[in-house]
Amino acid sequence: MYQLNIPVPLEFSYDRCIEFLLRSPKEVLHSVQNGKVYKAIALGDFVALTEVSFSNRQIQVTVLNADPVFLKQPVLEEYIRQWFDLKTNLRPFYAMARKDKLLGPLVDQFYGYRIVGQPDLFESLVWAVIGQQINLSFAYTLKQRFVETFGRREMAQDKTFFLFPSPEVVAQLSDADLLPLQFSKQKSKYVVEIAKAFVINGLSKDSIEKLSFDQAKEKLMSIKGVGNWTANYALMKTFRYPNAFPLEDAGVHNAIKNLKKMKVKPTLDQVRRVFKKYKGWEAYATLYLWKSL
DNA sequence: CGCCAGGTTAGAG
DNA sequence: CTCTAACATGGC
Repeated sequence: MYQLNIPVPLEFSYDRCIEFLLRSPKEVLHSVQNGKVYKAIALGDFVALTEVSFSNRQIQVTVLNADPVFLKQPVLEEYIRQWFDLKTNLRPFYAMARKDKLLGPLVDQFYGYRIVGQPDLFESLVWAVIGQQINLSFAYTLKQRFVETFGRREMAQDKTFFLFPSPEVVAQLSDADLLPLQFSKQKSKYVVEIAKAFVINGLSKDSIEKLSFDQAKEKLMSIKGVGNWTANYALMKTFRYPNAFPLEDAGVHNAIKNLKKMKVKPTLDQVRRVFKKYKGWEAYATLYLWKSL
């Protein structure tokens, strides 16, 4: 059994990240038991079935099914760092946020909470599209059906692990496959469109990673179904840009409305005005506003 | 029952 | 560039 220890920065709260991972009982891409996270992670051809825990300021990763010959340790380590966003130095953000009326109380209360991301770009885009314009609970229902129907299933230690469906599989799907899962025609079309962008047009995380922020956003938005909100969601959760900002996000709007005790939701211009103070840290400002809900 | 949900698109002004 | 209707269905 293969093990890996990854030290974390001072500004990191494992418990806050676990809270996030526990947010829906319908989550199928990981499970949490006794503070340990179980997740299948694709490393090229090898699927690592992992158990993630935390002690002595280190994230401990145990690969339950490892044949060390096949395990790509640096790739796994990089995945975990990206997943928990360990590379971002939060000190400048906290210094700014503490002085802010809206964020101040939030960063104190949830200190160390980081953006738990989605290192897989395809998953990130599809999940964002699934979540478009529906409530989160229903979004999880759709994701569960989608993953259980088209994703790969693995077993280890009596636990079931699911892998997110691959672009190759999804590119072959049609309305006949997705409408019965209660995807709208629009969602069905968008999801297949995204898969085709990977399979046919050669879209990849690596190719986007080489671009600038603006170029990356433009490239993502050239896919039908990926608008400003979805592109920024991926830039935040997959590419780790601290300045990614899903301006149209209903959650952000409601958080501002609640914290400022407004009677109605702010206009986009009012949201822009609030976020002007958070320049460079929009993604983390968004995270903490979400957390306030 | 009505309103809203972690939006996007196409079309009009 | 901004505004709007249409999309479509569950959650509360």
